[in-house]
Amino acid sequence: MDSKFNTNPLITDQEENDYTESGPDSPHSSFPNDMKMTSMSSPKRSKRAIQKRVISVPIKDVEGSRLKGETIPPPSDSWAWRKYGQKPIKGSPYPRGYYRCSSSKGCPARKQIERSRVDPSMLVVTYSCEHNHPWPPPSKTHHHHHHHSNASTKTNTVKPEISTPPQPENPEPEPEPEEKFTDLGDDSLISTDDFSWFGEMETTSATILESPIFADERSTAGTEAAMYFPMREEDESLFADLGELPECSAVFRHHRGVDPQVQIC
DNA sequence: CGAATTTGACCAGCGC
DNA sequence: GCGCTGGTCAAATTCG
Repeated sequence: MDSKFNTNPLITDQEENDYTESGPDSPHSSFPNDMKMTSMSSPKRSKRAIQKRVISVPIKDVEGSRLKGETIPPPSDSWAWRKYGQKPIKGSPYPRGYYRCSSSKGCPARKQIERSRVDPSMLVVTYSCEHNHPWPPPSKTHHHHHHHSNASTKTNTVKPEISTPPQPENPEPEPEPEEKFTDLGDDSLISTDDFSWFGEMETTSATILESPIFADERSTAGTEAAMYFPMREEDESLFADLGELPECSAVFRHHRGVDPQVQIC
């Protein structure tokens, strides 16, 4: 199916100085003082900016729900993600799955997937990555998914709503991330700046919401719902801008002079 | 056998 | 000062 190019996922780039994020409690990446990770053990890097992108994807688009019924596989973005944790979020009947980029060993990219609070049929995927980090080429998909038995063997009571390996199927013909063009836009007119990889992901219909989740739970629901509506229109508006070249985003990977060979996150 | 996944526990930051 | 939530890691288990 060519529904991949049908729609272009809207992306809202959010640059955070630190991990600070808008939310009821501000999710900060807490690292064990043990230093297990020699990476960013520092309390907070003032230089590194964390980009956060929140995308809402109708589960409908995500095949698998019909098979698993409960387990919803995250949208396939050509990258490999390894689930490293899951926790229930207060105010949400559904847990949040934490995925880490397994395409590369040093990939700081993270992915959070949770079901929409107001629309259980909506998957909220949050991508987080540093501002200047080389992204590994889209994993060729090492998972050969073949529709396994839908029988929920383990499932019984509290089964994870979201827990499934990245979609192995690559609906898209692979945009060829390694081969970047000489230079389309030097300054990039779009936010594809560093998040060009986002363009790679071809979600049938994805709605990008701002991170602001607010503090009030019930209030959140109302606000969120409200955002969906207005956002819808905005999406179209934006589409008009770059909607003409949906795949363009994927091709827009321009090297800011950092690493022409690797993509920059 | 290897890899990926799962669950629990710990830690950190913020709020009150 | 304590409690809460969110986030991550570690280990164990399971699947392929």
